Amino acid sequence: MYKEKGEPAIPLRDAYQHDHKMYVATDCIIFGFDAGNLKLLLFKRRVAPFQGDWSLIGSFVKIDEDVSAAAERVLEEITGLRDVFMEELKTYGAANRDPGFRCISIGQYALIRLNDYDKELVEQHGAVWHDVKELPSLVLDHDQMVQDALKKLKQKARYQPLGFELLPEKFTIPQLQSVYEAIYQKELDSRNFRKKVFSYNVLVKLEEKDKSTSKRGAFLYKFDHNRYKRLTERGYNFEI
Amino acid sequence: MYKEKGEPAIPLRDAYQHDHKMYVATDCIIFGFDAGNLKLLLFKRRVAPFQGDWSLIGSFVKIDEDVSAAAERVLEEITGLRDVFMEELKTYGAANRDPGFRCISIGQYALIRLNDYDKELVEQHGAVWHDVKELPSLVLDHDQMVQDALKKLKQKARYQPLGFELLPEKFTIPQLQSVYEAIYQKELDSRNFRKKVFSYNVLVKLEEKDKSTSKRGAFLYKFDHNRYKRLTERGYNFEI
DNA sequence: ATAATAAATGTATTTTTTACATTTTATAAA
DNA sequence: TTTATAAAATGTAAAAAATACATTTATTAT
Repeated sequence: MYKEKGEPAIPLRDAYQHDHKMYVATDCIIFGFDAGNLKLLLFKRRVAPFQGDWSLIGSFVKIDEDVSAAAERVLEEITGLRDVFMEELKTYGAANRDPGFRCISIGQYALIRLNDYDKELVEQHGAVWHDVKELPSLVLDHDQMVQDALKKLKQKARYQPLGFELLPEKFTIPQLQSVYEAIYQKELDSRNFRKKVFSYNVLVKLEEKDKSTSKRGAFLYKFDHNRYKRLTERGYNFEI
Repeated sequence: MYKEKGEPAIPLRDAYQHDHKMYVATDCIIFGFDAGNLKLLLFKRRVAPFQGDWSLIGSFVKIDEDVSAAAERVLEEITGLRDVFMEELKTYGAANRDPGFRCISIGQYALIRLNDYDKELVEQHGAVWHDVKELPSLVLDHDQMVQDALKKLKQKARYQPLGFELLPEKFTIPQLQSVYEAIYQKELDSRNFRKKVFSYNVLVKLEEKDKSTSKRGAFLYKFDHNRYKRLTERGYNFEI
């Protein structure tokens, strides 16, 4: 990257034509939530190598494509969804991680609402939702990616309102609690949970009730993004 | 990444020879601490393009080299140091981030002890320590990398004992407080600070004193990595 | 009318965080 | 030897946050 003192400067491009180019891929760790459980969208590979094995959904990054755009493209191709929560997890850069050829992968995790996605599209691509507690083993280092993503989700959910990304726009407090219980893998006290979520004043109570799980029904709420924004701007931090 | 249902599987390698290969670089955001201030090691480029401009220190990742190994190599070449704290920051993957050719970079931030490094080596490479409050502007997206690294350091230092990585093995409590004040950019109350750091029982008090900053002198302490390990294993989390 | 069931709610206790001022120790100067 | 100096070291009370815990309410089906 540098030349010894005194040597004349040479164009960087010439200095580095030692064929260091490699493939750059992105793999998406796509989470959903259903019936009290975190779900992961997996893909049964239809191409060799590893044909028939379970894998995350990914793609090479095109030569003129932003890495983040590649991830968004993959997600849209499979689920039909745009503008969902997606964030970089980590780079998987071991020289020998892919036996075929040198390829690094940038893992990105996404949180989607299980009622929104395009079911036909998902099926067409051989993708299947799996409960995160009962995952098959995956190709390459994808198991590691999933473990890392679960850990990150657990950490990050504490300080950022990620739980809402996994629920429909309208949701009940018991549903919300259930999401956090799935993420933290831990039961929460409903009285303390309510106290906490309400304390930030970022939920809007609706008139409607969801009666699918009880005779009494539970009130529906919406997450108010503006109030949340104001909260963080005032230096407060949401913590759940 | 997939084939339509029913089409025969074809080897992935053939499917993807559309020249998607690109350069992968790694850039190191190297922090140090001196006289109450966070410092950043910058490098005056001796090669075109951007000759003479300030830059982070980086390198291409070699075709048979782990990404993390590339970062360690760069750090050692410039500072002579191995086994220092270094962690991935984030991938910089915009298609047009480098005007010369397609190149993504994986930013990695390192924390080093300012008395340990090899001063001659650093000087040889045209690297200079800068106060983070008075940084020149940097090439490409390196300014963004530094801002991101500072933010991450601030967040991460709360829950992981990173402050110690910036101090010599033996340090005083006022020094430690000063490190955290630099990271958080905020003054801390010395009584509450002591109470907190001592509460975790991860510091070992030595007999020696450091008399460089006062007549009375301040006792030196060591960070006890074993005790810290036990603490985290018991599920407690260090928070400062 | 009654039984059944999940939803909704409040309080007391403990723990953690914050705010705040004085004493101690060693050295250098008088 | 006394005294002045200056950073290091220390404790306590008040406020805020987290935890533990049990009963009542609303609705539907019988």
